[in-house]
Amino acid sequence: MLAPVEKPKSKREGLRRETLALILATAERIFADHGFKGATMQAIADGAKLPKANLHYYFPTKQDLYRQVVERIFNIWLDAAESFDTQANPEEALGTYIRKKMEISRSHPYGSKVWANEVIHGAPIIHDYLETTLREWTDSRIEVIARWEAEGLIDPVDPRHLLYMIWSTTQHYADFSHQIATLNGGVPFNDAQWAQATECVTNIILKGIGVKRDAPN
Amino acid sequence: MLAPVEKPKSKREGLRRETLALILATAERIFADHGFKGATMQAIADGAKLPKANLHYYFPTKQDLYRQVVERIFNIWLDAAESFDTQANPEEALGTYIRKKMEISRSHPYGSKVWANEVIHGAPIIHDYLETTLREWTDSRIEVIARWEAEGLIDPVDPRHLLYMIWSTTQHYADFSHQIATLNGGVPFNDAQWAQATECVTNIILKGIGVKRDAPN
DNA sequence: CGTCAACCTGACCAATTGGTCAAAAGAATT
DNA sequence: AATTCTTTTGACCAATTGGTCAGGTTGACG
Repeated sequence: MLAPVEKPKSKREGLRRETLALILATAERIFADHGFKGATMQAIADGAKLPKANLHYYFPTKQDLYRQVVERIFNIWLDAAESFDTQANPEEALGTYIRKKMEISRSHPYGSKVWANEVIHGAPIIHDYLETTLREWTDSRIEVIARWEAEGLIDPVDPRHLLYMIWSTTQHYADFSHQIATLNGGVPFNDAQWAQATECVTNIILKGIGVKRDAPN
Repeated sequence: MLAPVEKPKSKREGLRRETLALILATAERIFADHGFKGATMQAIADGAKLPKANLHYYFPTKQDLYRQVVERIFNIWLDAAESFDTQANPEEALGTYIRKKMEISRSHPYGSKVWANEVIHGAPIIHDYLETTLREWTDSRIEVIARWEAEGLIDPVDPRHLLYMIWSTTQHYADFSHQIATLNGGVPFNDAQWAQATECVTNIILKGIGVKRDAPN
């Protein structure tokens, strides 16, 4: 799903990619902190240390830039669910998925926030994504979960709500990081706390749907 | 916590309250749909069918209006947790809390979205609330949960993460309602679906923390 | 009824901001 | 070296928007 990285063919090509990456990374942060309307092209330009007109050379409109930022986190999330296909038993498949989503919440907090923002406001820009890609993706995972249920590997649950719970719980650590940090004495989670959060979330959810686990507890 | 409703003393007083309520309700919707910066005083005025200057009579600045909107949902949430104090056993206390939070997600989706938006952006306006009220509230509930754990009524879990899971899961149905509706054939949940979601969420969480339940399953 | 305070409103303004453009600078190619 | 294409950039503009204000209207109250 994610485009593989290829070697640049020239100095120009290499610079172009660096600039694009720089703009996208900066825009992600600014959009996350201020929302679509609150983020200004000038602020993104300043953050990337580029003249504003240069941004418009690479991304004709603010919406173009925004859309690419949103698409990126979306594709990262889709890829995180490959364990659904490669792992046969629900403990491994779901556990791996949840852990990976927690990792992404830590490594891509800005992207997650931009996505949340977009959906909260009714997904005006990426509405089509929800109706096509996300719907297909979700349907196929639901089938897998339903199969586990039919095989008695997990308790009866509506797969939809299980997915929502995984999404909301994992993304909460990115989207509400400020609230969580405040309740953590004003500092963000450290390595150990992230590990503990991941374990705790995984445990409660897996136990909550009655997954038959290899290691008891 | 929520101010009790009192009778208006005069026609003026009554009109004043109606207008305030109308503005707040409209503002809540507009802020939810467009974010703080994206919402315009003009749009709120139009939504409430009032001239813009009239808004500024009741709320001197956009930020004043916004703050009141955010404070309202916050207080509604705080109140929803009274079951922590009135119910002795975790099944009733947590179950009631989760169900109440799901109800609020349905009845106050706009407020929830405004709050989410605010926190995602680093809580620039209501930062003080997080550090004072929310922190105290959270600490007191954590104590209760820790006591249940010590008494063996629930499995060992970090109370903090349990609260985060409850918050994120329940609020997800409000904040991401657009995504959920899209995956629901393009239509919002009906009564039965809300009931099912509530039951499903409650079940998974309570089972996930090993609550000893009266009625099995 | 008369007075006063609360309330309402159209017109206006200063500041911000997405986007444009023409011209300059730099890389690639012949 | 000359030519062509890509990239960079400062200056600029039209549109939006939060907030103001002076003057009008309405309800409360003696």
